[in-house]
Amino acid sequence: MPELPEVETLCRQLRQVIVGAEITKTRIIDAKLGMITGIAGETVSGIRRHGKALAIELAGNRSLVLHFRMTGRLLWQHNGNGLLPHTRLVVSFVHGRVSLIDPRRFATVTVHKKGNGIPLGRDPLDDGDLSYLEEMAQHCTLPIKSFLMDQHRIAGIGNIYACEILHQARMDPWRRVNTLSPDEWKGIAEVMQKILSRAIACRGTSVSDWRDLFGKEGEYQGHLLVYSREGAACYGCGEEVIRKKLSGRGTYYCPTCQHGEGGS
DNA sequence: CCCTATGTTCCCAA
DNA sequence: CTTGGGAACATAGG
Repeated sequence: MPELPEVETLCRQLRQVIVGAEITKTRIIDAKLGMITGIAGETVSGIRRHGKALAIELAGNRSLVLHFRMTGRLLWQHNGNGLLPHTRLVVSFVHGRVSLIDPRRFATVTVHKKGNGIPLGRDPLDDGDLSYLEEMAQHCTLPIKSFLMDQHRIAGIGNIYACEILHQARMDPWRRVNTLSPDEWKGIAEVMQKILSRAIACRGTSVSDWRDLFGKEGEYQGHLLVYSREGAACYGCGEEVIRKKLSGRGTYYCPTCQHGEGGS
């Protein structure tokens, strides 16, 4: 479920609530997550995000790294009553608790030593210069959509935002990345930063069951131009928005506005 | 029963 | 080695 804007939303909200607080207890409800030991008594020193991964950093040299996959989310509760359905993990503090809720049980939690990160591509919000994308693409023949969603190249873009970025950049999702001009890369980079930052300002996209840390829906679903709009009229040209599979993922686009020699 | 789902990983083929 | 396709993971909803 969560892509970069949704994870960034959780990151910012967790900072308001648990940084500086001591973890009193951790409770694994789904054994599939594995054991988490020696965390109780630690103080949260910071919250960081890279791509779609969220790290709760501890005052020692360790961090709890969460990956939400398809349906994982976090919920902050002041009171510690019963568990909501699909709760897989609870991290308790004196003043409240954070629950990992995940119907499909694909989410992962791992304890990392400092400096032992998961190898990922650069995060598109780390700096303003995305020229590395064009360089990486020179000897690559992947379709642009697969390229943008490859977490080892750029970390954080998933299916919703890939569709939206390519639509606003007027780019055919099947276009091979080694055929893009410098101007086209410039357009992609600008649109990517614009869409991701606006989606963060909207606290993410609640097209299905995404909620922020406090249970509220995001608002970016009101700004989607193609995702989930199969059969509807393109806002740009009035033609029909199409959905086709690309690498197994539903790909929404306007064939009229998004041209190229990709053969969509 | 069918299909779909905001993600990642693994296996296999070309 | 690269890439692409499909299945798998587990569950809910249309």
